Amino acid sequence: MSFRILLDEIRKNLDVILQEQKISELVFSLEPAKEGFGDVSCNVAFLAAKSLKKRPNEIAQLITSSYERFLGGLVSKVEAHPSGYVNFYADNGKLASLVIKQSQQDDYGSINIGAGTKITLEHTSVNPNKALHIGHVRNVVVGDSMVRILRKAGYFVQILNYIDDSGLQVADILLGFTHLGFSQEPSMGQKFDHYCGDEVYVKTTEKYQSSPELQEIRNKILKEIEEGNSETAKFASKLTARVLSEQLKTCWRLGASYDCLNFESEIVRSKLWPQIFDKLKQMNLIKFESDGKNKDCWVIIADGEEDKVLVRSNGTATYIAKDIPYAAWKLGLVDDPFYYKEYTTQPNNMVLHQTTLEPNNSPKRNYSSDRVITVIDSRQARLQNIITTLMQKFGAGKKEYIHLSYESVTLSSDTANSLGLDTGGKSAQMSGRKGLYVNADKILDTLEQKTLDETKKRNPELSEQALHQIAQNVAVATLRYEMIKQDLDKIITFDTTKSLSLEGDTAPYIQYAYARASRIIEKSNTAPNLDAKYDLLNDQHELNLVKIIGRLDLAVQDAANNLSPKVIAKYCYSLAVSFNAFYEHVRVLDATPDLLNARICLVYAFQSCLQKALALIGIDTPSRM
RNA sequence: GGGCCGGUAGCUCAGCAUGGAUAGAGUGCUGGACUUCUAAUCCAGUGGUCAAGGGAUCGAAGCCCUUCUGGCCCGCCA
Repeated sequence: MSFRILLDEIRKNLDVILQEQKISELVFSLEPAKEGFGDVSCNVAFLAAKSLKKRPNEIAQLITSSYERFLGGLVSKVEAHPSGYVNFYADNGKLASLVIKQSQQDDYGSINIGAGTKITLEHTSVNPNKALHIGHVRNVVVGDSMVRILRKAGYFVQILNYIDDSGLQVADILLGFTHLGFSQEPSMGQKFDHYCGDEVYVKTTEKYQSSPELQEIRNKILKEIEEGNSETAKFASKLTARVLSEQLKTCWRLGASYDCLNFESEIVRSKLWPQIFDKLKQMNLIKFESDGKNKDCWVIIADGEEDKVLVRSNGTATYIAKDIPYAAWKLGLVDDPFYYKEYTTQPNNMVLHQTTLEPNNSPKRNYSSDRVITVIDSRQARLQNIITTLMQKFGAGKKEYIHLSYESVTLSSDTANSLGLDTGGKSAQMSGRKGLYVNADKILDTLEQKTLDETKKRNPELSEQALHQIAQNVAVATLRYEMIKQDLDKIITFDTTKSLSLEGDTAPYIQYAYARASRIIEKSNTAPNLDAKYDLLNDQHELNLVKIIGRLDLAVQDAANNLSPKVIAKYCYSLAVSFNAFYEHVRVLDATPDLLNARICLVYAFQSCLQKALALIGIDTPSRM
């Protein structure tokens, strides 16, 4: 919040000056300065150069001298840099006082750009026939982090998880159980989702090669699942429910949670589709082909894209006919056919609901909104584009359907090698079908063991339970951070050794800074007095730390506006870097009483800021590690 | 063939939306700092024709165009 107050003060005063100079229409930028150029930089002189026909530096000097009269607030000095920038220097004592006091408030870093706007966000949506692999983890972590960030930015976000329980992949494992004799019970200790994915699914799809006739059986199974009511359909729903409950354990372990589960089988049976089909016809958004390669099909008219078949010439609907009703339902464009019931209470104590078609007396719930965000792999961009365009027309432009796309996770050649695939030095796409993937639970287990050893070494006096708690925290944090620290459009090449490092730009590095701060506070044995002599904090490391703490809400705003969770990861990292530099160069506990108090206050501010920032990407802050 | 995305230090990536100051991190390598608030750390050094070319601009890693290159997508499968 606090850096923003500084920015606002400067902007207000600059506006006055620009008005006097008759150049008030300029849209200038005012940003936290690069190190060595004061605290806030303004580019207004560059922009004004043209209309005033003067060199940027001259204008900067003009502005600087007119600004003199405004000094004495949060700004103590203004400078015209030879380059043309106007650089502002904050009154460090005032800024520190402001930042440190505000950082102690619960809502520190909140910024109400959402103003309560409703958002429906879908993420995870893993087919319920296998366990989560590292690629799914990216989806979960991106989605969950985005939810936390958007909520911090003042949006009212509801989280959906779409369960494709009537797809081909479910038919595959069903066939494995019914026709290939796979036991319904995994071997001792094996999670059911791991069993279905690692053994039943892989081995069943393998069989299609040698016994192609199985595919016909699968198609029959698929049809029965979609129609419902048969023994096959009942078995399928029992099976998927069991896989789902195991998958959710992994998601919760990662720190994610949801508001409602949507089942594809229910969308299919809800009769939403005929309703929408009619509307689409009325609105002329689809057409019936009487000629050409799509003869006798209903197709979606997509601008600049190939037409997409929606209803086959035999009258059956394609898979998009499942996605469209769901998208329309999320946007509230159709009457809600569902009832709701509690699925379970999640580890964070939030109730998870699910849709049901069976009437009940539970209150109706509303998960739709005018803005829908769907987190899906970039490989589905084409399809998502078609749906986006369609929904825009369907919703008369008042609704927003956003595909939050992210690049896939591939395996490094070493990691692929360790799974038995020679890629000739190249990275490899994961494949559930081929069993070529890194399982999420297993990677967390590995990380947990690694961090447990590390923590034990450093804290031999801690109890086993405490050590495990810390190890769990750090393991989840490490994986989440790896999945989020780079931009969504960058492919993550996962390597079981390199990606699990605990040093450098990693979650443990950041968490470690927090633990160090905890020890200072623990050993100081004094409660901080927030009416401190903040003028005493004049070491460069102290000042840098204050300033970065003051920027949390700017990071939240950036991340929320750009749907970019990475922004928060970068912010957390630079916060930790700044604290570690402070820690190495400034002694807290040896300071004289007034300085000690001021520094302790700063350490407190750092902790509460980092804790709030890390929470936005689902990372905990153990006080020891 | 069409569409989408990437190409910045040996490697992995920030910076690009909104052009402006010395292009930054991590990692690697070299050297240094633990009787000190936890060395999962810090400090110093090393390392870059920002893929190439052109254009608009006083000014381009960033904007426009072209080319090269890597990945993904393009079924009456889901």
